[in-house]
Amino acid sequence: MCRSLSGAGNAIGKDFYHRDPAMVAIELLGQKLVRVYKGTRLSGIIVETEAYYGKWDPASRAYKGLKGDLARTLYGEVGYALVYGVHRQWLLNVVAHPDNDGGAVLIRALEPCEGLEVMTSITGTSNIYLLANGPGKLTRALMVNKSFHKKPVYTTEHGLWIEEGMRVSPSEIARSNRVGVSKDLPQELRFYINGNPCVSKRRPLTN
DNA sequence: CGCCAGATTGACT
DNA sequence: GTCAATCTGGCGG
Repeated sequence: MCRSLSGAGNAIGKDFYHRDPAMVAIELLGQKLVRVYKGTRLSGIIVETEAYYGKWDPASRAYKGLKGDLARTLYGEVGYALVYGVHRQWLLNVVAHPDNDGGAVLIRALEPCEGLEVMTSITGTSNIYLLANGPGKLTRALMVNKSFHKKPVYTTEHGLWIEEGMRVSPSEIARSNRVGVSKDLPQELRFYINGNPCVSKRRPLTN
């Protein structure tokens, strides 16, 4: 489960995020999110993502205008972390879009990989299936907070990055509508690894 | 500066 | 299924 491909240890380059967010969301599945916390590698395989677009997406923070830091960040540098607080949780996104639009990919769930003991002590849960199976839960498990906002994840220098993880074949990828969004688009923009036990369980009505 | 909706979670009826 | 907890950004006053 925690097998790494050759080339692991290096962050995925910036150009990876310079594309349609939905495409980035799909290809992020199977990659590894790494956080160095007090000298220890905490990591997990990304098993669930969602794509958000720019001002034409009613669920986007950039909907109707680019006022505010979040909206501007969505249209800013790709490969930057976008950390957003909701309901007392931190949500981790990575800015991803082509040249002429804004967008980001929300990391919704991880399969814990390295640093299980530390993550267990942080969260109080030793059940790896419950450790990071939700957008607010993974940020807690990896100690990700607002301090990572607008920090690039294509270098290892800030202690949070995404590197090559494991291969996921297209047949393992399933999709649905986004979760928890009041105004969704007709298209299905949530992607997950079908059958993986670490995919978030609760809200999704469509599966 | 106060108000409120929101990309959530976990505990309880 | 329902609900409260209690945080941040955006907006109106």
